[in-house]
Amino acid sequence: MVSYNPAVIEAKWQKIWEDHQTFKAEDFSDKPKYYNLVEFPYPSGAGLHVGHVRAYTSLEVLSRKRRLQGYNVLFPIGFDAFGLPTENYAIQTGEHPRVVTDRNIEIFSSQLKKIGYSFDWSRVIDTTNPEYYKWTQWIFLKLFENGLAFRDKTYVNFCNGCRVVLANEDFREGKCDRCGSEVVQMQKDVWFLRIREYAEKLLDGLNEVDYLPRIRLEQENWIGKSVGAEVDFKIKDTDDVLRVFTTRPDTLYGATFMVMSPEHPYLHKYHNQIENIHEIHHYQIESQKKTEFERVQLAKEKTGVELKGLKAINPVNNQEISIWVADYVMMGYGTGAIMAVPGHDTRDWEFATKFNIPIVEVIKGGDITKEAYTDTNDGILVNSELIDGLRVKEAIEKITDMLEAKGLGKRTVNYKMKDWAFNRQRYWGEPFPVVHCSDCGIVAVPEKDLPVTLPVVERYEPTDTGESPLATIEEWVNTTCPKCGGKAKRETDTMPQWAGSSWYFLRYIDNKNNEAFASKEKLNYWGQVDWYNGGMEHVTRHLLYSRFWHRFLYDIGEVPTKEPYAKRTAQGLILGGDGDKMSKSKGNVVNPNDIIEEYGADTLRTYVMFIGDYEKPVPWNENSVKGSKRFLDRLWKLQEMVTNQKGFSKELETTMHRTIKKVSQDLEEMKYNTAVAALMTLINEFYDYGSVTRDELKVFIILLNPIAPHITEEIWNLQGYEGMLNQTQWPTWEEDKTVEDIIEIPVQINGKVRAKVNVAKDADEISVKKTVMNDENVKTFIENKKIIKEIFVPGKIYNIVVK
RNA sequence: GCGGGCGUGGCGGAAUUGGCAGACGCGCUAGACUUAGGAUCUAGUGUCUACGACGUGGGAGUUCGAGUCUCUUCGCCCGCACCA
Repeated sequence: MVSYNPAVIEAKWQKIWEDHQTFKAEDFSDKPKYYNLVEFPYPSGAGLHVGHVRAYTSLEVLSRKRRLQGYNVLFPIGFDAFGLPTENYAIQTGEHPRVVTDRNIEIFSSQLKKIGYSFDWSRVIDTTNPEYYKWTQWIFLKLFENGLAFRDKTYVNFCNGCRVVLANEDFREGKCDRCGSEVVQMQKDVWFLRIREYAEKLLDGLNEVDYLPRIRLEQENWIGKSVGAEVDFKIKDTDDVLRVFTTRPDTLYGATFMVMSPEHPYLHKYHNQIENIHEIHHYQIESQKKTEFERVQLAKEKTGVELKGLKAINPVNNQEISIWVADYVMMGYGTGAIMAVPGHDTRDWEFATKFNIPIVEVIKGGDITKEAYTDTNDGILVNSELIDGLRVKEAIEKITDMLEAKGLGKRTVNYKMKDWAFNRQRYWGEPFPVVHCSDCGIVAVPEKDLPVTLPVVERYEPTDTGESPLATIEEWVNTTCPKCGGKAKRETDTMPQWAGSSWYFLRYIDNKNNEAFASKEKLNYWGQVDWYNGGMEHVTRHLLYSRFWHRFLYDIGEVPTKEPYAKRTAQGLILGGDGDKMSKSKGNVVNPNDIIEEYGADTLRTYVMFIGDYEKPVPWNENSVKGSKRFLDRLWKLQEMVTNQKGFSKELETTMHRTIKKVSQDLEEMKYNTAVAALMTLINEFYDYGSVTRDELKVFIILLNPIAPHITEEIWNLQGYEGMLNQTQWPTWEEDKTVEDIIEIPVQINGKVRAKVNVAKDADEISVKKTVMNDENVKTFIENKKIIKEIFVPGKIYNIVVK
């Protein structure tokens, strides 16, 4: 027999699949549909990583299994190709990002094909292709038309040395990664998307999808909903009120001062009344200078300044209280001001202690002279007049009713999630389909003029004014207003990397459509993504952003379902052999190409599935790769042991049924490691038994096919089974054949296994007891002792307690 | 600080969900075949003071029975982070 040569048979079958378009997903087939989605890669210059292999092989296995189960499977791939690494590379080399991207996509595609993935390559997409980003722009226009895109000021990271805007990933601890200069916050007018308006819908939607619990939780935490009330505090000697948000209106009687964030507009509005306005200005400047890093790192020590000349009135007891400015209050959350309750909030307590502000106890139970008492779920209110003696929950309701009745406040919901800053001052991204007209303002480019394509530029560096390099191309920037025909300028910012990936799964459904991002018919047929797998690093923002866009498209009638993904899972990281994260600088990166070259793609796939718990991080182990290769070698040699006996041999029947069941179920639960282990156990049994029947081998290679498709298809062919393996059917098991007729059960005496007895699998307690009591070991252990209790768990154990 | 997760042999990990701890693989030991072995095959491999006892980070508890449940403690990982 020829020996197992992965290089030859893998190339052979990959060509056959490609020539036959074996894995092409059919629109509108009679079979039930199944849409498996994996996160499309960013085609970096480094090429494919074993992490990609772990991420993709999982749904690859399930896609192949689904096809054998009779489904019409859509399993597509594409490239998320806009982004900084390519642009930075272009800046360094002068090579156009288009050229770099095309080359990288070429490399990635050939690597993915070498692994033998059953992607439908006819549906491949590239987010940087104008035919693709035409529709990214189109969706933006819809958001804009519906009032969900707006301009506002924000701070961008500006490097004083390079004179460019940096992404968050490009600097650390306030210093530019490239030149080491100080990075400052520069104010700029940019685009935002109103994702906050969708906060409630995005939370609700989580109820109708099947996400891993930790993924769902991260979504909920990111949205950060909190229910409370807005309360107005009168500012003494003015007609104004200072509005605050609180989740604990019940503690209102304990509010002994107020704090505004340094960015609060009242500081400017009342600069004439604030006696120490210079001191305040100084504080504002100081806190603005603090980078985000410092604001967090130096958070231990509270700072702040009292506003002299301004006082607030506590609305429930008319007490005059001081107002402070401090940077522990953020402008971006709530109203940018708080009522401070030092008795029951740790931060307020620290602040009050430092500045000698009165601390009042309003909830019984703690010792507020030592620390804030915050564990107040079941607390009883004190020092609170009308709500004294109530429990926290009741007090919140009563006082809020009261505030609402008097017009002093109202119930409110707040979200941590901020609106989505939707901009980059970079070249390699989607241009915004809008122009700025001096007469008409911001005007949308008409749909018929889409896409607004990226012009060719000479240099890719952002300009030293913080604008994208597009700003320097006069003939592109200067245009006419679609509304009035007058002079106008194009928007020169580009969209962030998240844009193209926020809807890509819809384009796979109909990737060549020029009339729509996808046709209604095809959207209705393919519907929701059934199963989406990817990295934990994308389960907050990417997942949330794409859910937002999709929900918006649903609301305007463009897609058939509210939620884009019915199910979402995530794989664990593959670490280097040293247990550290793989990185170029550590030199512990494993290139899948090397593994394929030495052992073959089937070994790579088998090992990556066998490596460990799919959801957990796991170190790469080259030696273990050999174990997977050995397993496939043993499968190959199994061909010399095939007999012509029909069906399963008597001795292996139970194991066969059990293995079919185990593999079928484990793959669905992403327990790939135990599925492979079950197949290894089975092959060991074949060897122990000394032969394998044609039917046993057939079942075995079908079960292994999704994981190792080349070798199994080859053996299928060599052994002369009918047709192609990928056209056959997934095997089924019979439940009552998964258990032997006679089973061995342990006998415990006082908690220790003292004997094992063979009984019929469905034997009742009386007959089992008889067998147990006749056992010699049991007899010696219960001799001269009194039996206190006997427990029998059918099929599991017989337990005797003696004294 | 808050939220979540995890701790099992030399290593990666199993354990029908409260019922024989360590499946499967790696590594290791011994042997066979061999000019050779980083190939293959066979046997062994949790620990110890070994016919027995101990053993799932430590300590307690519930139970006939605990890796699994409860409490407590230690350690590690991930996410968010002055969120009012």
